[in-house]
Amino acid sequence: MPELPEVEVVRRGLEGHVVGRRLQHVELRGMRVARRHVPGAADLASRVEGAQVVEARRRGKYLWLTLAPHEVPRSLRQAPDTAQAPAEEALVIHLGMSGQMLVEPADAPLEKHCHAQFTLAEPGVDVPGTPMQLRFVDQRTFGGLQLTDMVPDRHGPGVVPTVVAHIAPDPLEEAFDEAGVVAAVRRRHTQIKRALLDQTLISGIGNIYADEALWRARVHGERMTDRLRPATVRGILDHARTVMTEALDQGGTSFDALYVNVNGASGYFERSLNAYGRAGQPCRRCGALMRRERFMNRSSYFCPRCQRRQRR
DNA sequence: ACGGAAACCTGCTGGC
DNA sequence: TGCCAGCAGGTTTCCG
Repeated sequence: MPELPEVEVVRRGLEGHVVGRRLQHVELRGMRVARRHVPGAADLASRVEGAQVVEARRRGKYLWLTLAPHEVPRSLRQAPDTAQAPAEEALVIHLGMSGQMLVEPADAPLEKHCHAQFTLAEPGVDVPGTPMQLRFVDQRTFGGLQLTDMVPDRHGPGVVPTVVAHIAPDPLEEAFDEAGVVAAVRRRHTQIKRALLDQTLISGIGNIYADEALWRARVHGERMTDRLRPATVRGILDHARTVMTEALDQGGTSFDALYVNVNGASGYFERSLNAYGRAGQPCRRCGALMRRERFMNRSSYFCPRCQRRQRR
């Protein structure tokens, strides 16, 4: 599942293969891919078409391509009388649970669950003379695309897409204020794993890395935030950052290819997981059998000996 | 403010 | 062999 490290691998791939190029032709398939883009799929396609990609950015699990202002044909303008310079826009991408961004030859066989195709204008870093395409492939269609304006970032300098503004910075960002997050977590009265998964408190962490961070910190996910010491919360956040950085280092080995793939957790890093998916296997620290329990309509994996529900 | 659950999806697996 | 339930889970939304 794409959590922060997997999304960052995709971002780096886009940075290498898509930034600086124009999205020459856009084709969207099906109703769901642009369902969050309120003006509709046709609006998104027509406004993205011809735009040059300026940069590939990310916050938490959200990914976006900032687009240079470009001339939209008069017939497609929503407000043809507006004279001011067009504002910067971003194509926001969320991979959901199964989304992928692929860069491949335009004539490559269409994937079964390909929902969007962006033909890239030359020049590019790929095979000269071969038209290339950026594709959004998503089996479970929880992911999607939308085109939005930028608003000032509440958490630092610069701007973020409107639809990303409600998300907190992630632990790998400059804008991440660890002391502030520790305080915010402890002001809550909720279980620590819930807090870790709350993207408005701290972004980028999903079920897998939440379990990994808690295992490393030896804290049970059901412990209450307002009963944890500041140093304990800080430790959990530090572990979250290091485990995601390690996963990124391993997932990052593959983005050299034209594939901009999402296989960090399911591929390279899987063998490094200490908690997630290890029910019934011995804890790598103490040997006790790892447990799986239902939590928030999903699974939680933990060591019943290292991670006690309450402190003794 | 918080908790719980449903809804959105497809593919795979295990039980009968 | 086939069918069905269950599971995977990020995010939003609604309700209590």
